[in-house]
Amino acid sequence: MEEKYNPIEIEKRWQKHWLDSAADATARDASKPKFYCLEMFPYPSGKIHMGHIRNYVIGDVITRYKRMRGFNVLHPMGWDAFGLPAENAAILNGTPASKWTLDNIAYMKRQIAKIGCSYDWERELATCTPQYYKWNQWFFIKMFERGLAYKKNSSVNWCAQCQTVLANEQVIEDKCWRCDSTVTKKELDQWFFRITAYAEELLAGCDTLAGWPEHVVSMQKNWIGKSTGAELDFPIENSDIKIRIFTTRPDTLFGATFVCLSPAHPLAPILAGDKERLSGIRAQYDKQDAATAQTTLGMFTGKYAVNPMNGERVPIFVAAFVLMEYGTGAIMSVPAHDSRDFEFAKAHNLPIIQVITGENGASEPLEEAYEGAGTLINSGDFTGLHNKEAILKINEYIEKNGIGVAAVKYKLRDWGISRQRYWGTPIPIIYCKECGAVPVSEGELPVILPEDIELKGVGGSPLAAVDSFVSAKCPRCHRPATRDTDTMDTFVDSSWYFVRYCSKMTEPALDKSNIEHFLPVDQYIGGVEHAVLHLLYSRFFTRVLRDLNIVAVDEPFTRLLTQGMVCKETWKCPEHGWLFPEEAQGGKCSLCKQPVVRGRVEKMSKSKKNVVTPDDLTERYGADTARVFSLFAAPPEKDIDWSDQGVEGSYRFLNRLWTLIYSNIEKLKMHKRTGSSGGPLIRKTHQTINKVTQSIERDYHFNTAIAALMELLNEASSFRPSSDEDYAALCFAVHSMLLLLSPFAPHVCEELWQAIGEKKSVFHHPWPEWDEEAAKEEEIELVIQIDGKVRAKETISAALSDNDKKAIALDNKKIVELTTGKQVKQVIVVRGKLVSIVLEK
RNA sequence: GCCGGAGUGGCGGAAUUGGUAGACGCAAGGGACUUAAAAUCCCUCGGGUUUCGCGCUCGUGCCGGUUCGAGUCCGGCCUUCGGCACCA
Repeated sequence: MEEKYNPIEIEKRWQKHWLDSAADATARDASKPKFYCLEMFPYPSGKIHMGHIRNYVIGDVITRYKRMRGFNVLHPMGWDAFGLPAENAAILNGTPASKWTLDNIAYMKRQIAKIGCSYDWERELATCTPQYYKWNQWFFIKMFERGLAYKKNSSVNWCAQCQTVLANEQVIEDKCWRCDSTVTKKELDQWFFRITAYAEELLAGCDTLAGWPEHVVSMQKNWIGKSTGAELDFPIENSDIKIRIFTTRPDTLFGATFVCLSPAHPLAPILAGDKERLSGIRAQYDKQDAATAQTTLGMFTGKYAVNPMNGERVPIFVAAFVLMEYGTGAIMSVPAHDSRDFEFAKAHNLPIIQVITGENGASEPLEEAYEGAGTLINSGDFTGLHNKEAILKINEYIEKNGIGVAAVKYKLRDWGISRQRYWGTPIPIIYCKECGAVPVSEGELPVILPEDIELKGVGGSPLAAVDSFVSAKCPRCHRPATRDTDTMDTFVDSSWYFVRYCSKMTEPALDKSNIEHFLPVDQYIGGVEHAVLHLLYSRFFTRVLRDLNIVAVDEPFTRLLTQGMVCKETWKCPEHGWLFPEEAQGGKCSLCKQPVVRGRVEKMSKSKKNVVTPDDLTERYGADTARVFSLFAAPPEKDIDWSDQGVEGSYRFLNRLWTLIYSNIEKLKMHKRTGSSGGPLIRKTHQTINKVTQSIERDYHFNTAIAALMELLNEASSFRPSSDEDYAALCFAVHSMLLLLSPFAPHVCEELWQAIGEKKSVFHHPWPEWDEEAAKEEEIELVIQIDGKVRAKETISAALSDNDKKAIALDNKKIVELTTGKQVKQVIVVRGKLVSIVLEK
């Protein structure tokens, strides 16, 4: 054994050994319970940063721990390899997107390998390979056949400069994130997945997600956004046409004093008198988003409708705040009980009739809309009812009289998946003049994405310019036809990759028995930024796959850990934008010498130039130190501001462990590890086994687990063994420590495990057990309180009864002093370690 | 605006059900070793007070409450970070 801890040498050696022996490949083992541990796979952007490291190290600790606990753990890794950056690199410097991506994957794989994560590389996948995306296309066709994939014209974010649709998150303050030109709305034919068909099930499923953080579940519910209410018809005066509205408040029907149509409502141009004004409003409506919303913009159409409840004549307005995409695109306005309607009514001088009154019962002219509960007034036969009850009664009434029906609406929209982009999965549809949109036949899959094309970055779907791709034969009538030239949203790729991992790359992609064996994912770990989109899409896909008889579960992820973001300060130059820290030294931009602005502390990202890679850290201290440090810094769910202040502490810890073992190596090799009884070090060891195990099991608070191991090392280091018994105790402590630390610092533990004479891998040894009895303290420090304040402490035997402890407390010199002349009202013993004396006041 | 989370030493953070607030680590200061430095080891380390011996006292964002006892429970605020945001 070397005297000095040399992490670089050790880590290189063990990483090679683990890889060569395929130590981390997962063979299905029916004799063990399975455990599927998954970290969200990365986009191969070029370099791994500390945010990735944190994610993967958490997953690796759980994996190694579960293996030692006897589980058959599946722990795969792969690449979310389609997406815009590859395409942009191709446009910018002509590197083919595939080469750029594969180079990045190779580089990042080396970086990941250096942190010693135990991945089963036999299952590595990259979503940009035809073997993988073939199945995206296959699922698309299955969904098309079932009406779950359909094409419709819809309004999308459009960048005229780049000639493409942008996702919502790619629109930054109304501008294109890439070229900074203003984004507009555009009607476009797009493919959609009918996720709304599963809205109710996805919502109900939220209640089964007990292993998810509550805030993520609530974000999902929020996103699905169910509201129950009623749809009603407001007949238009002197016409056969009716306006169908949706409301969640049928109890306020008697207060509806006008009706509003969305500017995009088909009836708007028919009813509106002033067409010019209408098209002005429509233009505003198309442009606006939440930030620029004009709440009172609207116009009177000149027409009236009839409130079906009371026969009152109500004016019909067009209002910019009414969205065509939600509900029926038309609303009844109850200004007394809806703040938006109230504002609109004030601006347009419309009547406000209060129909619900709160506790005070007064019905003075309202200063603002009253949106609370209360009793109905001015409501015909329903006057006097509580509004909760009135909702039911009025629903009953409208259904009986054919005025309307109870209805449920969701905020969730169908998932638009068409992208006018190159680097993605081609949509397997062929357009035939005779047969229309026809899916590619299954035998022809995959539709290969051509790789040898030149990208110019302008002009819509790049594939449209590739004649050899576009021209095809209609699968049905075999006449010349054309392919769909859009590609799929990359979220499709990540919606089922966890299914693919269940089988090795050499096995069939959707092997049913493998899938049934490994799904669901027992522990999923990733950033909270995916709380809605990726996780919702995956839950949707899982249900679709279930209905296709491919998977047997409803929910893909049993437990979810959303690890906190790793943040870092940013620097910005007024002229050159984001700067690397070294470009901002001395407070001046190194390019133009202007003063730089210290930006917000933000999540590490390549575009903000605030990324810290693990390379410096691992080269200097080794992967084990980097792992321990990143886990010790904070509990995993917390955001951290990156700083390597303190990394020395983790390094010192591993060095001290090394030194302890080095300086006792001969004795450690000789002694058997027994540790059921006797001595403070044995006791401390049992306590530590307990603490580390609990910290992992309870809530993955690895920081406290590591703290406990540091305590044990402190005690073991200051222990001065002299007898054989002492060495046996030390031996037990060291063995336990290495086992407990091995998931966190795998290389050094494996090395030291061999050094003390163990033949098998530390990871093949079962996780240590603690003995409740051996962990018990013989002596305790009894805390004595008077009226809740600590007044004395006394070291006593832990074995004494509560009554004895009371007696000792009351007999304590200081307590006697303080209680003399006072009446003791009550004496309480808490958990055997604290006596509280309550005095008469 | 609505829905979540968070607020504890100079810093990162501990404190499982209400029961010794500040574990563990970083930084800082002092000391030992060394020709010197690094590394290592030892000591101190929330504020105030003190006769420096214990002790007393204040202290977990702010105000109040419940309790023998509150970082933890309840009510009301403040700050901050996320998410959603014309959803009828």
